[in-house]
This record gives sequence, C-alpha cells and structure tokens, in this order.
Amino acid sequence: MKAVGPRFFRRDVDIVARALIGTTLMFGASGGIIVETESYDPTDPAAHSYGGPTKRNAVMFGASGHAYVYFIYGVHWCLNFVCRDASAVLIRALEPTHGLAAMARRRGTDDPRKLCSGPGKLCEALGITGEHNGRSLYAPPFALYRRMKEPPLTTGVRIGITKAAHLPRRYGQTGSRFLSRPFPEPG
DNA sequence: GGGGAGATTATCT
DNA sequence: GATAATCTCCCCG
Repeated sequence: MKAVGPRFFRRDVDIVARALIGTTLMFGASGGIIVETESYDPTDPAAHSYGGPTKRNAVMFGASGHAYVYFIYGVHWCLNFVCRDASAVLIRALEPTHGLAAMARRRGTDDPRKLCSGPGKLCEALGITGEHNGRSLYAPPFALYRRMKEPPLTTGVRIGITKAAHLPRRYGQTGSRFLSRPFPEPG
C-alpha cells in the first residue's frame, strides 16, 4: 500500500474530501476504509474557521496534513483532516478493516456496522481524543494509504448543521453499508 | 424501525 | 447563558 503524501492535502478541500473516499485510515493497529466525508472552508458559515482564528480552531489555520480534533455536545470527539487555507475535511465514517476486536472493545459492540458509522463513533472506536489534536497525519499513530481504485461517489447535504445546511458538501461511497446515514434516493 | 429526549462540557457571545 | 460538524436509549406502534 502506498502512503498518502503531503501534496494530497494541498488542494481544494472538496477535491480532497472526494479523494479521501476509498483511502485507508490507520490509527495504531486499528483502521478502515474512509466511506464518508464532509468539507468545510472559511467562507462557509458552518465551518469552525468561519470568522477567523480562535483557541479551538487554531489547528485549522496551521499546516495542512494535520488532525483537527474537537469535542462536541459535551460527549463526542470528531476527527478532521486540515487542508489548505483554513479548510478541513470531517471524517464521518469508516468501513472497518483492521483491529476489529480492539474497536469492538472500545465501542462496546461487535456489530461491524456500529463501530465507525459516524464521526463520534469512529473516534471512540479508534481511541482518538483531544490529545491527538494537531498531530501529523504522516506520523504514528496516524497513517494514510492511497486507494487502489476510485469508488463510485454520492453527494448530498451535510448532517447535523444549522448554518449553510443546503450546501452539497457531503460525500460518500455509493451503496456502502457503513455510512453514518444513507444518502437520500435520487428523485 | 422511527421519533424524540437527554447527556454533558468547551468555547464563544 | 446559549450553542454545538452526535449518539444512545426509551417509548410507541
């Protein structure tokens, strides 16, 4: 498997969000194939970088190729990959492929479809927390491997936001059984 | 299997 | 003091 290089994230955030579908994300000994992402950039009212730098979003304004991890609803962690110009891709779902037993233990379920099918779930499954905020994606415990083939993609509106809710910036692998939610049927 | 309430806290206004 | 890029459980049918 070929590792993803630094050039990968120095592109338009929507290009990266699409290119990530099919990419393998490893964290320690656990990981899987990315099947769902969302894109955010500073012109987007739903983005954390909208309105300029703050203590929380500082990593988004730093170098690309790093993890932006934030805490939400007082309960969950969410993992993002920083791209250029204070933009980032939210990793929303994985198809589990490595370290299933460890992920099942952390999640409290053996059902592979419940391990990583949501941004909060996959952080819990992999053991990602705020201590990993700002870490490089090219160094352990992170590793990213290029996809072999480009999978079929579906686009839709993002989930769980109230601002700019109409923008089609959610991307998923068509027909995957490991999405956080199905995409609406066309028509 | 679908809808709604509640959990629980860092961050910003 | 309100809000938030979520998840799970409980109730209803």
